[in-house]
Amino acid sequence: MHTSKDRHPPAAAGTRRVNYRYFGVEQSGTCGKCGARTLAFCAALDDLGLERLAAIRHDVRLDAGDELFDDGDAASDIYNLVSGCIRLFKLLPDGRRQVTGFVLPGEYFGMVTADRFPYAAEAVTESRACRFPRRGLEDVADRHPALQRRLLHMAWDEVTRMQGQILLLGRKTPQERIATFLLTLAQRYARIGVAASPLLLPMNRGDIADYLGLTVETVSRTFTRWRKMGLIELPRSSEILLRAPDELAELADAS
Amino acid sequence: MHTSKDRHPPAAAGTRRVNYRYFGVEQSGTCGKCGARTLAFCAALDDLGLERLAAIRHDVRLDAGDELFDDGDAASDIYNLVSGCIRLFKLLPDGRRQVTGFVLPGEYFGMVTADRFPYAAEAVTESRACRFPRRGLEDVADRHPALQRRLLHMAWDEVTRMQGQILLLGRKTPQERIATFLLTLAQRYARIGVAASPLLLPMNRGDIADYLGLTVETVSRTFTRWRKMGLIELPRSSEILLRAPDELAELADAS
DNA sequence: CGTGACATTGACGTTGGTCAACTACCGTGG
DNA sequence: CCACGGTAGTTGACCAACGTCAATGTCACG
Repeated sequence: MHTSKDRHPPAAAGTRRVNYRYFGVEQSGTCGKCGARTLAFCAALDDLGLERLAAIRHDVRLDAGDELFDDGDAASDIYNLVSGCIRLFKLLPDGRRQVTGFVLPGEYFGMVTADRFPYAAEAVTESRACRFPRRGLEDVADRHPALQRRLLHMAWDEVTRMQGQILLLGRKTPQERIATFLLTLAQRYARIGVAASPLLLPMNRGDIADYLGLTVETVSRTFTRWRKMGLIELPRSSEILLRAPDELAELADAS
Repeated sequence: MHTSKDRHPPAAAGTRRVNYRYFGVEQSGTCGKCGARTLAFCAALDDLGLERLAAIRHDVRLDAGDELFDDGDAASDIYNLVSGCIRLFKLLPDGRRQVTGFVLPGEYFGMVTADRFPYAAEAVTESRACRFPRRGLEDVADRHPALQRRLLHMAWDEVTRMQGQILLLGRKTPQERIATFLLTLAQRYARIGVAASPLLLPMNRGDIADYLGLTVETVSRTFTRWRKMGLIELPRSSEILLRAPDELAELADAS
């Protein structure tokens, strides 16, 4: 039952045709010139702290489809996304997949207290990230309360975001879920300075469906319906124009 | 559609008939004798830190059904549950409800960076909690890295727990959800030293349904089916005997 | 062009939600 | 002690929404 069985190619499948010129700013090896720095946790640090952080930092470059880590891998590192998009997901034994989140530039992921990751991470698009040994990062954090506090606040924000997702999955209709998804994505883009119209969908229909607890067919049909109603336009499958965001907002919260 | 419309009595409704002798240890006004201290975030503190924390701490006592705070209330405080059980939930405009979590002794809640709570909190049973002004708590945390780190780790654990719930809501069948719920509850009880057999259900069917994204009817029918299959016993509606935890575990992860 | 992955569309059926009745339980008051 | 009332829980009948299965369309790249 449900969906998403046998739908997971051996990773590193087809690169998606999306233009990511403006998707997360480039990083040039040094933290000083990193475009994500005003967003990421490193923003909390002074020069000394930044230096300490840079000393333990590793550069990670990923192509679309690349696996960062798998469910069950040793959780020794924490990642900070600089550009691109990462999907985090869990699998059930029979192959059903739940995407628990999409990571956008400036967000960190991989934070767990256990010694193994309880989920997997893959690049949705070409991406760049900083990798920090958890131990080392925590040492720096212990010496820089501002960083520690920043990490804490970002974790709290993540909890808040996930509560919204739990409401969505537990009680919203397919329409409401999809509308919420589009509007939330647009908001997140706005926060990181990415143009929100046309709205770029780095992830494919399968990712969206597995994120929203639906099937690709339901996502597809809903888009088609809205296109026919004039609420949206779909110049390409990875690009959406929100023609009537207000009506979508009503659908998202609906009575 | 869905469920849980008009199902929310004006709060402080009927007290639930559950024996909570063993449910969370009593606190006697001073942190030194608090039974939750080895579990809660205060465990990370030395005597000086504990003193500083005690200085800003307020005692909260709640009867079953009492509201702690509502969605939209000013989020000036953070709570640490000492005994009892709290439900956190969000409502949609038409009354659909999603319980985002049940708080057990030793866990903290109310952590948000925004200035308003994005969810409500009510006591499921008679409960006791510590209330700390967020500002004050963060000041203490800045001076005690061990506390700060502890708060961070507890937040990370919460994120991990919520990812499991997201998988449950997005991809598990009703059977799987309910089995997962029972087993997870038993595990959490074990952690805090509460007897797991018979398994006490402080919350009613409506709470369970709203937590699992189901209806009361589905929860009820599933219990009945399992009872007839000999997997569980229901001496009273708030008490469950897990006769075949292994089979339940299979149902929980199912193929 | 040809190929393969992704997306869309259609037909169909099952599952779990809806609605409604009934039962069990417990506390209260006569 | 029993009758009553109210709430929570259970059970049954019904049905529509969304998932399943399958075919077709589209697009990008070689």
